[in-house]
Amino acid sequence: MQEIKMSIPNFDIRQIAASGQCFRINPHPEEPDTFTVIAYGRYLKIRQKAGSREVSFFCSADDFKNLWWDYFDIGTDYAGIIQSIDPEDQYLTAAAQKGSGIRILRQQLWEVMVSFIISQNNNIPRIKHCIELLCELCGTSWQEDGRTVYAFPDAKRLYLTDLSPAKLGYREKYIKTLAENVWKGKEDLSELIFSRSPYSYVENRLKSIYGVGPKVANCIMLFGLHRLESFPVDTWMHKIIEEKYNGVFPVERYRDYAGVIQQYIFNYAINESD
DNA sequence: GACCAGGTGTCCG
DNA sequence: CGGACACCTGGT
Repeated sequence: MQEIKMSIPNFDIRQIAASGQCFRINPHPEEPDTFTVIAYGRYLKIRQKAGSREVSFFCSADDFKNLWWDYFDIGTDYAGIIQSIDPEDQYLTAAAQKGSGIRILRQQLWEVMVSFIISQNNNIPRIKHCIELLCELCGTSWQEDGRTVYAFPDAKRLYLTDLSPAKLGYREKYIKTLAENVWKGKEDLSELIFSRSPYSYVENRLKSIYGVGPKVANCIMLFGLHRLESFPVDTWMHKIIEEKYNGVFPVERYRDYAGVIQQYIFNYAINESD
């Protein structure tokens, strides 16, 4: 455990935590400017003063190199993406300005699938609450900073545990079915991770899962498979496309990274709504 | 009590 | 294929 401090462009942990793509990055209960991250069964403390480029990672050098560097997508050039935005598009320009510290995290596919199935017809505070309840119910626990922390539970745990205390509502049966199929090998996630299959093939595979429709499938592709061309359209996006783009968004202009653009717009809508 | 929240399954034409 | 409608739960 050590402090690894570095300057990173287009990186703002507050924006990332509030962007709606992840549900388990939270302010540290005691330390200011500090957030906790739990992912891939690991815990990270990360510190960044508001508006600063200097970021401190509290972890081993190995974890930083092998896990967190990739997790936060530090190798991708977000400045280039922002520069490519149509300067005539005032709304998107403003959205990208406000969200210029957002990165599309490389989260664990399994966690993303479960989290975004829970997200349907739900609100973000309750989504986060449900996920924490799941982790406390049956996630592996260990001690960090004198507190108990919980990993995201794997398919076996979710299948074998009574999930009713997590208050998932009608989504519970979707999670149960998926957990059972993954645990019993009927649903092979590694095939999705390593495949370079065409976009529509992967999308159809995901949509064949009980409880996964077009919107959740696109979120899984963007946040769980890092398919940056994925462009999820939810109620927020739909409303903005209607109001600001006359019902048609120029996705093809940004086709290789439309998901990043989507995230700027979505983040702007939920956090800076005017 | 009605309505809403990062939608989807089901049914029906 | 497209449009209604119900749906757990917790908050306003």
